[in-house]
Amino acid sequence: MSLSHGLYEAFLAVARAGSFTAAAHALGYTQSAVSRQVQSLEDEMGAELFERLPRGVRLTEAGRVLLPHAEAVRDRLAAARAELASLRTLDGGLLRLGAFSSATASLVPRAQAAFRERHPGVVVTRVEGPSVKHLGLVAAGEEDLAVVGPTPAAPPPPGVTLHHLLDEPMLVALAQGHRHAGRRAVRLAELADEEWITGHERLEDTLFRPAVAAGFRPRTGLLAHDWIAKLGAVAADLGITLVPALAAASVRPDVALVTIHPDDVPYRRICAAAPSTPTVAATAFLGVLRETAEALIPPTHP
Amino acid sequence: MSLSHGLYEAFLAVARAGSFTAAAHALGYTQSAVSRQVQSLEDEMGAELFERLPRGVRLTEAGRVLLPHAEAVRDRLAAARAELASLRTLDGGLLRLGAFSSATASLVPRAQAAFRERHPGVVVTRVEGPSVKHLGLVAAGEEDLAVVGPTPAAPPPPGVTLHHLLDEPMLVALAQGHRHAGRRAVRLAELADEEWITGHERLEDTLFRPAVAAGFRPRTGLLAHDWIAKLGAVAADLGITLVPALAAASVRPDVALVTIHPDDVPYRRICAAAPSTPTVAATAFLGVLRETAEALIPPTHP
DNA sequence: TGACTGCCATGTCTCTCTCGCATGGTCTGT
DNA sequence: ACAGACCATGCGAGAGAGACATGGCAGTCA
Repeated sequence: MSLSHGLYEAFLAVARAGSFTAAAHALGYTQSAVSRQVQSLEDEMGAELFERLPRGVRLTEAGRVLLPHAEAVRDRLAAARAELASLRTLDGGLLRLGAFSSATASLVPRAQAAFRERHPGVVVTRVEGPSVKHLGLVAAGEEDLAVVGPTPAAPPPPGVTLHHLLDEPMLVALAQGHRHAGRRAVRLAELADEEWITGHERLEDTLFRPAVAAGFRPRTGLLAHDWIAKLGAVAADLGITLVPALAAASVRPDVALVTIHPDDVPYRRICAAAPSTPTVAATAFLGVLRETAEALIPPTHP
Repeated sequence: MSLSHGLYEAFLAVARAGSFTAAAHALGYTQSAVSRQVQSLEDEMGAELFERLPRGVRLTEAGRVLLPHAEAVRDRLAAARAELASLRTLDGGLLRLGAFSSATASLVPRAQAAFRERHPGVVVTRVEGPSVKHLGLVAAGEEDLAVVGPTPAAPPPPGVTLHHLLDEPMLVALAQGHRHAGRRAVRLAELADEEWITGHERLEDTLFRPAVAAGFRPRTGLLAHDWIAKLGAVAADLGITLVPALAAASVRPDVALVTIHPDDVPYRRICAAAPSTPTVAATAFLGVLRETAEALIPPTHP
């Protein structure tokens, strides 16, 4: 049951050439080698594949039956080779991408567009979800790359390495008529009396986590889970809320955004999570992500 | 480029088991053997197929790409094996059958029906034509079996063996009102004054060949190439003609048939022409042909 | 923290398999 | 009858595949 693939190669060559000698010449083998290979295949199949004639050979019925199968196998193997090669050269393949929701507002779509421009053959699938989930998926090999924000579990899971992309400033969203609207920057202390709209009951789970750790205790009455609801409340001047810079582009026009000082609410560190041995496509996409991130928010480390 | 097929077997087993060790156990190999096989395939493909983890292995993207191809190849080879096996057991396959035209009146269709009854999986294709042509086709391997009558070229071509099926009596076709109609047998001498309808200009090319060689010189005015025309003329009492017994069943009812003495127009020797190394299906069909021939015209050798 | 366990890689040996060379047999065409 | 073409086969050298044993690495449990 060794059944080397060369047997089929020899079979096809002989079927094509109509003679062992000619096939051997075409394959760069000796006639005796081809004769033995065909014999091996015949033993393996339990049937004579060629009728030996004084002038060359001719396919038997078994040979005629086997021929299309052998051709199909040869073609399929060639297709597999070609597909693997196109994988190496980024002419094809699949990139399974993950990202947390506010990264999909501008960063990931832009990177995706740039990547598609350069490597149109690679299919990119994107899944949204919380960063922790993506870290797990990358570790499990079910995602090739993920854009993640900071997670409570500081060290990434084994087999996953984080590549820093950008430090995202935080903005404060205010109603257009708000007294701070129109300012370029604001300190958190100036907003201590505002009504804050948060995403979770526990402030530690929100973007406030660093500020809370520093002793900031805002008035939090309103709870809204999605951006639409949050910004709707802001527009109605029911309160104010934090907005990550990456989501700024998708904010409704009747809401004003004001930069908040990084000492009060620090930059959010956005990373790409890749397996320790990333895919060729993942590496390429990581490069595009870096460029896009730099174009969006230039690194202005204080 | 040896690329034994076992490589794919190992690859599939590992992909299925998720571990080299488990796959080796399933295949009855050692872990080291599977490790080397996978490595060979990876070298061959120029890509890592598995990601080595502390707990087993996991498919890389290249592995995921290769997997369906490998499965397809395995299935295709299995299909080829199955088809070849079914060929041996007459559960499938193709029988290319040839026959001269008057054999297709009753002998060949009956045999075909009996064969289909026993081996419904075998597809039988039938081609009509003159016997000499079929001998050539069988010799060329383009037909698996042929039913032929006597041919001018006495010895069959090399690689073709003739198997005697039956000796076919010759009949005389007469108009219903003919003076000889209704008789059981007739001698050629009694028909010397009749107008004979022949198929060819040269009498030597017709069923008369033996009689002509014996000195018989009939009046031949009418020439008709096909049976419809011949028997039409006979029915109109324009003349009489010879009809081989195998075609008797398909003669129109307003024509009478009378046996002619074998000393005058000898039995026509009907044979099956098979290659020296016939197909399983051809051998089986030959047996059915023998039975059918015996049932149609029992061998009454004088 | 240290021993243990499970898993894969690899060095080495052996045995089989394969290929090339040369020869022999068979059929064809001159 | 002889030369030519073609396939089968005996023989020897070389490569390849598998088994065995070992080593390295990571996770697990006491």
